[in-house]
Amino acid sequence: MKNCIRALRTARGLSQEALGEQLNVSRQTINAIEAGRYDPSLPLAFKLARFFALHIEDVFDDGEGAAS
Amino acid sequence: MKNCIRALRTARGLSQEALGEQLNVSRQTINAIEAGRYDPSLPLAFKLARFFALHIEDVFDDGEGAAS
DNA sequence: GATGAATGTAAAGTGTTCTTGACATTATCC
DNA sequence: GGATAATGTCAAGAACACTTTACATTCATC
Repeated sequence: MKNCIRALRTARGLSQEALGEQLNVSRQTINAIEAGRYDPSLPLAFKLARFFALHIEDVFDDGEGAAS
Repeated sequence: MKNCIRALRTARGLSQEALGEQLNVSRQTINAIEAGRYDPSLPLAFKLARFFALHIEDVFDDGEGAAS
């Protein structure tokens, strides 16, 4: 599952650690999700999308078309 | 995390088993998600929302406000 | 009352998500 | 060169998502 979290985060001048603190997850979790090592849980996907004021489908893309 | 999968499914006259087959998951998985026993993975949440032609935020509600 | 379809739930097993702690690299600043 | 900040990654373990198998209940129909 692709995502654009790194772009959204850096556009706001946040470090991985700072974003993790905002969402109550570790910086390693942010790093792993940005690197695509695994997908976040649904609750964390909600937190991420809400933090960036976007729909989940606008932040993540499972590559099955009709994303939004 | 709340969801309205049962309402969406029954409105289409589908059994839990039939929905599971459509999405390639077991009927127990559909049952557990409808019952709120656990949240689906993000990929399964995408499949469910896409099947019902809705945004993930319209199918699931993590109760933190500003759902859509 | 027997049959079949739909549902609820439990147990055991597998793979995934997330944690903490640790170590390495790179870049900047003094 | 030494200190600090940001990032990449690994390992071990806890917690969660999902599977198969199995058994029970409910309801409709015969």
